[in-house]
Amino acid sequence: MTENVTTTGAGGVQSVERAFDLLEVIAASGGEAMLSELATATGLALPTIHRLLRTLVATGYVRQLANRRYVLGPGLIRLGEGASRQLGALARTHLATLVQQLGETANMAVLDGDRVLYAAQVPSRHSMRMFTEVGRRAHLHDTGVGKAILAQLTDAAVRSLVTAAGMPAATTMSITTPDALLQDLGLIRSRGYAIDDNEQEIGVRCFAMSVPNAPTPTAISVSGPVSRVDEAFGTRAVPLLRAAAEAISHDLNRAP
Amino acid sequence: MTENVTTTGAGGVQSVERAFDLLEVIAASGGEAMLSELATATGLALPTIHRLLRTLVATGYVRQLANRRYVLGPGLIRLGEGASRQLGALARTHLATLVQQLGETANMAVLDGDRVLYAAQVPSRHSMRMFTEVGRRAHLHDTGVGKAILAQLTDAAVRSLVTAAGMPAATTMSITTPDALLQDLGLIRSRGYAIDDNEQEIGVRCFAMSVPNAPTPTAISVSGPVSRVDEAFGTRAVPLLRAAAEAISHDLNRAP
DNA sequence: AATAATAGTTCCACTATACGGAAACTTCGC
DNA sequence: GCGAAGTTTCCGTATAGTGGAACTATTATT
Repeated sequence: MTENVTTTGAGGVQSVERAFDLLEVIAASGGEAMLSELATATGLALPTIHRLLRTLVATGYVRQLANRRYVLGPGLIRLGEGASRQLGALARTHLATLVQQLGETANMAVLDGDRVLYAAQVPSRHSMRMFTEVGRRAHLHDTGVGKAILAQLTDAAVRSLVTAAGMPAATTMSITTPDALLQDLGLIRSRGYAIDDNEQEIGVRCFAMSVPNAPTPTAISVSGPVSRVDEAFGTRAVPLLRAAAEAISHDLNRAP
Repeated sequence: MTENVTTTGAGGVQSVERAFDLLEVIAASGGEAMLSELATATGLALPTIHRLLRTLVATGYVRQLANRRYVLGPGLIRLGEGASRQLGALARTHLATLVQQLGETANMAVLDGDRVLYAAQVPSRHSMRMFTEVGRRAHLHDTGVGKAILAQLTDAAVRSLVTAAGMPAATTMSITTPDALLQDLGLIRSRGYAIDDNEQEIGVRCFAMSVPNAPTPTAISVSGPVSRVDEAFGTRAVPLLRAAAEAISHDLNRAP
């Protein structure tokens, strides 16, 4: 058998790769980009970009403004929601196991710009329900999942994200400065999990852990009232969280 | 010269169109599809589909399960969120004008499968806040924006959507049967706007109107407590809603 | 207001690129 | 374990996409 020496493409369809590159560049440019910007960013010839964008505009995945600027189109919303639902479905079984084992609500969230987006949740049986809902966004600095995700990034990236999003104090326990946050992230990195201790909402505590090797930075958590979610709970929860995170990671990366 | 039988549209990049067709088919199949299903749905040859999907898998927009089944990948979440944010940014100025004119919270939502997805919101100054948040999904049959969107569709499409989603009664005022819903939609079509009168939440009333010529079915609304949002409010609100909907429509199809 | 400069779009010949028939391979049902 | 259905690789072919050059629209400059 000959070894596959093909470099980047490896049998990939060139125009499709390029079309998605363009979408990613537009998304990275704050959702709006000019043709020439795209040319310098991708290194492609202008007519090539123009033709690809024309196709995307015709299919509704890109809109063109009167400025001639290009922005991400509404067609992507549908696909994104579908993908989000899909990711949630994958995680749900594992989250349900956590709920069964621990009796508290389990969540999964992904990094979405400078926020976390809740992609899946399995509520506990307890009548004290969480307000978090799938599709909702929250701050990175005051949530367990947010801090677990940030702990995977470099300090520079963390500073950039939290300055973009701001660090409002949801409660008196919230971390409100980048330096204090980075210190907590160091602790999170060393012990392998994050704690949100009344930081997002008084009376709620949360243990969170990142999902390794996820295509998009992802984390899971279990949360509940401080009366039930205490130190002893954490001792039980952390190994189970780790197992769930690894199971989700495994499912995400299942190879053919 | 062979006759050009393909009506793919002028100047579109074939492989890109096909790649997105595949994504749409996967999304329509509940987010999970087999290669052969995609072949019958699109009419493409198996190796062609396989090559396109391989590209999408390599770039993270599609995942392949151990089943060999293909599902929408997490890469689409980022793009979808970007597109959603973009749409929201466009609408926000117009919604802010509505809030300034009427003093109540203004929303914009798009059709997302069998639900509405809130894409933008400008809250009112009143301390009585709405629970709706950007990114949240709601039912079609019991929200003003949902009914405004449904009123644009055919009766058959409406029945299909509400049977897919179900019609749970959020309040005692909620519409719970397709026939009653279609009757209300007839009223909405004739007068040009929708009213949610305590249907989603007791004490909340809402005036909503569809955004014409939107690439994805879209509607805007103003909502608030019944004490303030009464008949007199509606008289003032409807022309302003219409102006805002037309302004958004104009922006969507032309300028920034 | 006129002109220059820059950005965007159309055209077209070339060939690299993606296509799909056929065959090898893998998984699933029995 | 065998047959069938589904999936992936291979490879010759021609179609479909590419990008240089020319042209048009838009914005900046004088």
